[in-house]
Amino acid sequence: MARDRKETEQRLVEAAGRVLARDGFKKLGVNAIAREANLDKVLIYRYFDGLSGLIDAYARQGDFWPSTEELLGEDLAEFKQRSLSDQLSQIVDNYAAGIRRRPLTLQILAWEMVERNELTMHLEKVREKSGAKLFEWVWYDDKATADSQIDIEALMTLFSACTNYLAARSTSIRVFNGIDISEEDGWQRLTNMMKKICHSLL
Amino acid sequence: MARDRKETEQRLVEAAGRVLARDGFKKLGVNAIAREANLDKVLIYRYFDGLSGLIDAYARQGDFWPSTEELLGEDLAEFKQRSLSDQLSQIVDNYAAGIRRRPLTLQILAWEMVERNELTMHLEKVREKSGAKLFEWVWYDDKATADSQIDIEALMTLFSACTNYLAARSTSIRVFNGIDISEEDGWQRLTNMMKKICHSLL
DNA sequence: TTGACAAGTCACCATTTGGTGACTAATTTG
DNA sequence: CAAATTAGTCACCAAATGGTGACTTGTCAA
Repeated sequence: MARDRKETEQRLVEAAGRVLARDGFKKLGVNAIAREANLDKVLIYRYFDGLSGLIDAYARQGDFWPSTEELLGEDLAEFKQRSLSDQLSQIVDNYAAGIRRRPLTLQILAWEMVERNELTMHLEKVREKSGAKLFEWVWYDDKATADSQIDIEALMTLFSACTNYLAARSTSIRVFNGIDISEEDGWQRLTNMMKKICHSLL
Repeated sequence: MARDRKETEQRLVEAAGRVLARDGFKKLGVNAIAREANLDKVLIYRYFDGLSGLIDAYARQGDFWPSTEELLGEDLAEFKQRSLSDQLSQIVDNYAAGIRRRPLTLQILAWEMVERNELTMHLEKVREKSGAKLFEWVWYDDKATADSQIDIEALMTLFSACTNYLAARSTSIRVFNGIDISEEDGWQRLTNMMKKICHSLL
């Protein structure tokens, strides 16, 4: 192999991602990453000043969260035309699909339950920004929101908490509370319920 | 100290509980427990055949989940008189309060996200039984349930998933999605929202 | 009181972890 | 071409982990 620092760094970062996705964060250590990358762990210290630095570099280049377009759909102008409950319904659907298709995000969501580190803090920030952006697109524009006595923030917290939890848990169990969260139908029941709530409440 | 197997076993079990509550499951190992109990770790192997056995013994004697009375209230006869939405509202309130006041349960809920073991499997079973019992008390008796096109199972899954997630997360972060889950008011907003949903849906 | 068994102590093992210093070999720069 | 810099290898360290064998000491029954 050629001696190329950039490439080596990249290989380490990618190896970290693979270990995380495959074995979960419990096994994510310098030894495991170096082994996975077929490189010496000393390079992790030299190039990234340790595991934290590597994880930090990884966080910067990963795609861990559904983008605004992913949540709202391509046609933003059209989205704005819809009713509030339709908007929220769409977000609910896309959000669940968006995080479920990201195995690494599910790992990090589980990780968050246990400790804070570069990756989980990165995800926290991304999530915060994403939330704020959504806020701009949706409820600020809708006059009905202010009037309706509905605590939209609480509602969306309810939905996202439930989705995060069940999506993360679905990596290790199939059934929760009688619902098969490993299959599409189970999720259909859940997202349908959320959409029903949106329409019944707003 | 007197030589008393029963007492020693008890001391080990309690030490395990203290380590779990204080340091979380990441630090729950034979060494840490023995240290905490001021006993030799070999006793864990002799009396419990290892960590799994100890944890199993611990699971058997712990109070990890709100009882039916805790969820439905003292007066079961009176409970049955209420409307379905009132019943669910009450359960929602008591459930959140019930798990939030159990620090060990919050640790186990976090643990569940990461791996299955005696404790998490025990909790799974307890939860399952509790769910079935509730089911008997509530919806089976209510004729409206069958008629209403509402997927009650999905609704309760939504609520419990959200509650589990935020309660467990509140051990390490204060604010989620703009809501202060470390304080009573934040939880008020959430449970109010859930109750509002119950009443609007049923 | 003496013997047997159980309770508890202690020293040790292999393995894994994060982390470092010293080396060799390749590449760039003058 | 030579010197200096940098990439990568290797051998090691201390600490902590789970786990075991052999020992001593207390307790209880015959």
